[in-house]
This record gives sequence, C-alpha cells and structure tokens, in this order.
Amino acid sequence: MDAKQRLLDATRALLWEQGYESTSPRAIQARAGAGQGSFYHHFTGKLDLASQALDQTCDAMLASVDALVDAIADGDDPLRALARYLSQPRDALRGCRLGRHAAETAIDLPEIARPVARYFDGLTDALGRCVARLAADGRLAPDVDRTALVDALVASVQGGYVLARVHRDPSRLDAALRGTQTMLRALVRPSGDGSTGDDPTDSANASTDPSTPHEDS
Amino acid sequence: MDAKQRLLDATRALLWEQGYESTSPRAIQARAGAGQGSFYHHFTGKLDLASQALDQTCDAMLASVDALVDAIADGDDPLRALARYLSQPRDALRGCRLGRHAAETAIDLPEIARPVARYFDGLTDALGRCVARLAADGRLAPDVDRTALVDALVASVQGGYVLARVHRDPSRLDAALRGTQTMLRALVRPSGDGSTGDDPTDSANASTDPSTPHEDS
DNA sequence: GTCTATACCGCGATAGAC
DNA sequence: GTCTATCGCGGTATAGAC
Repeated sequence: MDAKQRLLDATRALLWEQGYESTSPRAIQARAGAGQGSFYHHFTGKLDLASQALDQTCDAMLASVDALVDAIADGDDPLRALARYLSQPRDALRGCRLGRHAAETAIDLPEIARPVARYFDGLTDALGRCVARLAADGRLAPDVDRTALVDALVASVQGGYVLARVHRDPSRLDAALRGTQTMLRALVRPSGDGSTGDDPTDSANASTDPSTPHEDS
Repeated sequence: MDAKQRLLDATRALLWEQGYESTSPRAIQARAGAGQGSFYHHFTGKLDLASQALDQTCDAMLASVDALVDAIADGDDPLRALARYLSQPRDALRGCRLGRHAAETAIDLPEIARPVARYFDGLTDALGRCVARLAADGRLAPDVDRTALVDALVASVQGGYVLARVHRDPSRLDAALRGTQTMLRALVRPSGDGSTGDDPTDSANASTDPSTPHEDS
C-alpha cells in the first residue's frame, strides 16, 4: 500500500482513539511507517489529512447504515430495521468514530465539521425513511413529530456512548438503547401482518456480542 | 476573592469551553489574573486544579437536579418532574459541563473521571426516584427495565448536545428531547388524578427560552 | 516521493527571590 | 502567597538533499 493511504489509515485509527487535538503528525507518521517527507508531500498539513481521513470514515459508516436500512424497500418491517440499527454491535468504550469530535473545539473548523455533519445527515435520512414508512402504514399517530423522533433515536446512541465512557462500562450503552427501544415500541403500533411469533425487536442489544466488525455510529 | 477561588472559577469556565486537554495552565492564570506562583502554591498541578474544579461543578449541577426532582416527595407528578428535567434550559452549543469530558482521553484519569461519574450517578439516582414512583403508582408496565429507561433519558440529553454541536444548531437538542418526551408519554400511563386539562409535559422544550441560569446536565 | 535537519513556539513544571 | 526566570519536551511546519 502506498504511503498516502497508510497515512490516511493511521490517521483514521488515531482520530478514533484520541480525537483530533491529541493526535500529532509525529504519531501519525510513526504508526504509518512514513516520514515527514511523505506527510507534507501528500497533504498540506494535519488539518488537511484529518479532513480526508474523516471523509473516508464517513463514507464507510454511511454504507454500513444504508445496508441496515435498505431492506425496508423490499417490504421489511421498518420497526425491525430501526431495532437492527439500535442493537448493532458497537465499541462502546471507544465512542462513535465521528460523533466523538462533537466535543472538540476542532468541530468549529469546517474541514472537520463537514464530514462529521455529512454522516449525521445521512444517518438521519436513513432512519427518517423508516419512520416515514411507519407513518405511512398508519403505525404512528399523525401528530408525532417525525424529525424529532429520529433525532431522539440518534441522540440515544450518542448519549449511550457518553454513559459507557463515563462509567467505564460498555453495558451502559446497551442499557440506554434498550430503554429507548422500550419507549419506541410503546409509541409505534404493532405491525398489521399476521406474524405474532418471536419479536425481533425484543432481541437483546448486541454490543455484548463482539463478533463482526461494524462501521456505523 | 482570593487567588485560589479565582483559579478554580477560571478553570471551571475553561474546562467547559475547551475541555481538559486544550486548557493550559497559562490560560487559566491569565483568566484568573494570577501568576505561576499562586497556581503551584495552591495546587500540585493542572490535574489537581481541574479535579477540584470539576468537583465544584458537580456539586452545583447535582443541587440543580435535586431541586427539580425534590417536589415529587410532596406528591408532585413524577412524569411532570421528568418533563421538567428534560425541558430545562440548556446551553446546547457549549455542551454538558461534565459530559463533554467523556470524549477526552483524560476521562481515563481517576481525578477527572471521579467527579464526572459522581454527577451522572446522582442524576441517575434522581431520575430513578421519579421512575420508581411511576412504577409504584402502577403507571409503568412491571416488565419495563427501569434502570434502562433512566439511562435512555440521560443519554438523550447527552446525545442531544452532540447533535446540536455537530449541526451548529441548538434546536437539534430541543428536537431530540421532544422526541424522547413523545416516546416517554407513550410508555407511561396517564396520571389517575382528575386533572385532564393542560398537560404540563406538552410544554415545548425550553432551551429556546434563555431566561434563567441553569446548572444541570 | 521520501529522507534528515532544523526552526519556532507553547506546554507543564521547577527554582529561588521578595 | 505571589512574582519572574528558566528548563526540557514535544507539537507543527519548513528547507533542502537524494
């Protein structure tokens, strides 16, 4: 692999682990096995490299989210799709690869804010399609503010990361998301189809199951 | 005011604005109008000062939370108390004074983690008292995981801050909390008392109302 | 395209005078 | 208790050789 992509990969890892402010060019170079020359040949500086790295992370995470939600186009239950998103395995103690930058002063830099906001816009859009389908199917009271509902779902994930890190306990993210699912199921009327058997939305949260890699929020 | 408290106040402000890693002793001294001498006379170093500053912030925020919730001991509606907490005015773009440190690597230092976790424990306890009262009044299905529900409420606030900062839009915090309140009201059975009139839990979120100061989450 | 050498600056802390 | 002077270190970037 060429030095440019090695630098990008190293940056993506370090931005996730430490955030922007605490990640130094020297640390990136060491991790990438590249020198100062490569660094400043391919990128104008730390900010430029970080921005491109975040763009790659954004693309990967949006692809993962879309894969979870796309099935509703084929008639899959939208509530099940939302449950899939909420119970996706997550690295609770590391935090969200993009959301973690919200707390940094660097979020004021457009080069940092743009890829981060682009991910949240895409995520909001994907979950919004699920909620819109629920409303169209008459499973959501018409007076429910659907954008507010989506923001609440996204917030419960981001806030769950905060709880997990504060308490050094990954299960707090699981708990928060189970609580959110409990509230969500109370708001949404059950599907009209005949399947009354096992309810997929009842599945325990999966961050206790560190099986597969995952690229979303 | 003596130099020690001026240093603590300056640190509290800077920790809120910039976080721990980005706050330098020099900046604290400048803001406090104190010199190196005062700094290292009263505190062993930056970490010691930050830890004491966070402890003061934790105390102030817990006092604010308790004031919101205490009324349920006098028979106030617990759902109304939760609504009061969720719709408390907040400085959405600044983030939570304590929760913002969850994203920092410094959260791994016990001196930083302890006061932050102490606040979240106290907040969880206060909201837990409201939820327990709801359950005792038969307004919550017995199979609802109450600790998970509380975590979900706390997470929606913390995650709402993330949304607001990512989008540079304070209204996203309001939206997330409105969505959470919508879900919560769907889960909780209405109060049994005769008052069917205006529902206080329907009040719009108050972070659009920057009237009073506020010390909680 | 990649290397090494170098520069400038601010961070975090210490020393010692007053 | 507070001041100024100083130190060692690492962050971020540039220069110029190869």
